[in-house]
Amino acid sequence: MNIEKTVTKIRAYFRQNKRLPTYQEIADLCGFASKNAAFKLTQKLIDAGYLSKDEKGRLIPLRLFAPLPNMGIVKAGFPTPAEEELDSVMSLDEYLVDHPEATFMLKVSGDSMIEAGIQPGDTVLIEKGKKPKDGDIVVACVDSEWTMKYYHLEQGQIVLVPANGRYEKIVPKESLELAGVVVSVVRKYN
Amino acid sequence: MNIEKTVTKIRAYFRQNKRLPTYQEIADLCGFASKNAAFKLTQKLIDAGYLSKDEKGRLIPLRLFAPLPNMGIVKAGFPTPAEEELDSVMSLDEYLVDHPEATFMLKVSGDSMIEAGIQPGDTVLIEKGKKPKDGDIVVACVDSEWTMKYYHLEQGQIVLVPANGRYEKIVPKESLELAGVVVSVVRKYN
DNA sequence: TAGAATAGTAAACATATGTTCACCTGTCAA
DNA sequence: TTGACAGGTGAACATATGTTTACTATTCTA
Repeated sequence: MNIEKTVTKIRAYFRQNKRLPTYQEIADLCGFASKNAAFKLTQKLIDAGYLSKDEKGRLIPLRLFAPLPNMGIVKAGFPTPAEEELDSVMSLDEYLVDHPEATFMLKVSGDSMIEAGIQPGDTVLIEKGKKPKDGDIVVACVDSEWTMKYYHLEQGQIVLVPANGRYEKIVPKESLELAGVVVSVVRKYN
Repeated sequence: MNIEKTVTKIRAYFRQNKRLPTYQEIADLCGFASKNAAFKLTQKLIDAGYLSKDEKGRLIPLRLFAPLPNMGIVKAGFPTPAEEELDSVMSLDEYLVDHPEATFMLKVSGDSMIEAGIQPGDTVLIEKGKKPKDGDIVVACVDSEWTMKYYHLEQGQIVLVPANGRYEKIVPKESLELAGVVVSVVRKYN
């Protein structure tokens, strides 16, 4: 049983069960009759940097078991698609969300931020409680209506500016309640 | 020890160690002297739908232990941010990537797709080997140069159309090698 | 105030787990 | 041909795990 095939199988198991298999289960996965075969094979995976162990011997997933693998090819220009699997691998969850406990999703309706590259149907990730900087995109309730706009300061006055020429900027008269700051945008094509 | 606090602690443990804690560890986490206290408490979490068990008694994470929690508030319009933690919870990895083994990331440079809401600095997720439909965004090597464009068919002829009025559409003369189809776009603000 | 539910302790047990040791191939290079 | 070696089997062992049962203290409720 070669290493790459084993990694593929263990990775599939990890995706499906959301935990790494035991040695017994690795043996089953690879068709071994003995746990020890799995044990030795696993040692190689550790040496190769795919896995690690905690102090009690339990396996912990490393780079190749991040939720999204094969994402190595990231270049400034464009890829040479021949080269597969460079080393940088990451999870989109970890990449896009710094404070998961304070972040929620929102599906965008309306085109008020279209010139900022946020289209209707996109999903924005909003971090609650974050203090907006000038130029951030925020979701705010101004005069009891929710909108997503640029957050700007003009002479100390908060101004909410849309990224769409057909809309007017908003200067909150009475109240301004901030739902949070947009920290990332994701869009899925189907 | 109330349920929400326990969930928070177990969730934190899960994030950090990439596996669920054992009953002993849950007891430690909550300051219990007995595993059984953790056992009973866990039973409540299962009843409440936070967790589940496999056939051998091992805990398996459910909705609230998805990589990105608190993402319930998804509405067509805008949120009532008072309500926290609705039930729909999901992982961005699972949401954005259908075939992780065939998907890789690419950081976008250039503004040829800006009118499609894809900006320089955005990251696109590309699925290799996927057959493009008319109107899909593809990454292709045409006449030995890599570009990202709309994929269109005009009278059976493949045409690559940019989403930027300042660029011309491309009709591949000699070769057209497809790196893959853009299945999603993510953007992170910092 | 009495009684029941709640929340935690303590001990016990069968089983599964990580790990080690001894052994058995077949392959490949010297 | 020989010897090292990779790759696998099988058994053994200490420990950790999930689970059950019995018991205690506290809180809530009728």
